[in-house]
Amino acid sequence: MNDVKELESELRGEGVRITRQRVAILSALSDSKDHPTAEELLERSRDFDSSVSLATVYRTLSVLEGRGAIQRNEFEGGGARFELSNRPHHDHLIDIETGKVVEFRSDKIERLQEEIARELGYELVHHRMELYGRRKS
Amino acid sequence: MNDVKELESELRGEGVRITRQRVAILSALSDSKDHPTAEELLERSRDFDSSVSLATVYRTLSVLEGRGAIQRNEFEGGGARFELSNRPHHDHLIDIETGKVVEFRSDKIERLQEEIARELGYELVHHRMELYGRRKS
DNA sequence: AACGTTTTTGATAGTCATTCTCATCTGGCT
DNA sequence: AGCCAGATGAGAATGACTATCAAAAACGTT
Repeated sequence: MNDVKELESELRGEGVRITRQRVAILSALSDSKDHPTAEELLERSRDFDSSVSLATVYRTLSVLEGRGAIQRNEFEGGGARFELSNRPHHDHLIDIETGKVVEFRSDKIERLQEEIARELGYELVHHRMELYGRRKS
Repeated sequence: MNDVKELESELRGEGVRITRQRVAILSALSDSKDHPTAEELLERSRDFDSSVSLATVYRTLSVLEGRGAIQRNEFEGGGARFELSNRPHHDHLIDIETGKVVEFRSDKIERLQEEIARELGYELVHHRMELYGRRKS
């Protein structure tokens, strides 16, 4: 993936060391079109470098989150799920029957959130919004 | 508190046994104007019945949540926080510096959420929305 | 009020996701 | 090629929560 090379040099420029394991994890993230858990990323990273350990997956995810390179999602039930944040911001709708995650985006809601925070005397730093629904037949 | 008596009979009507411990936990919840954790509720419940254990707090909270009597909030960092759901629905803004929780309500956002779910082919069951902000000076 | 069934309880062990520890290894500057 | 701060793997530790189980307590029935 091209994403990976870009991310690598971006991170390297910020003084982050690029190790075999980190490349493997970035590659796994880049290849993922869903929202994998740490455990799933471990599996997928090992296709690129079989030496990757779970501890390193967690550590790398923390580094990446700190740099704003990925987004951590904590949906209801189960562990955190991750995705690269190189695509436009979006929120999630989770199918409560299958667990499927659908991405969506609403500028109206984004604007309303800013507005609400402002009215309450706060500067909005980030937000979390998840819809939980059941597929209509 | 009067809330407690009402909740008691409501729950009793649904076949839920009213024990000393459950009364203590309901009382603690009713007295709380903030969003206590299970641990905090244990402390506060013990003012009403010193025999309450942590296991019972968790069990009772599950029962109450199942009956729709309380709402469980999973804000970022730390454990779940609870509140009686006998007041109108609202969402939360969390001060990222102090942890203070501010409640707010936006009918516009509620409506937009319904609409988004519908457009995606889902029936909205519930949602989660938290704003994280910094107090404006 | 006492009985009997069924649920609840306290104490504690277990689970699960995540973080920490530490001896060893390695990326990237020189 | 050599150095060394930072990264790694393996596994122990943590923290929030859930399960287990024998003893205790609700509450409908007498």
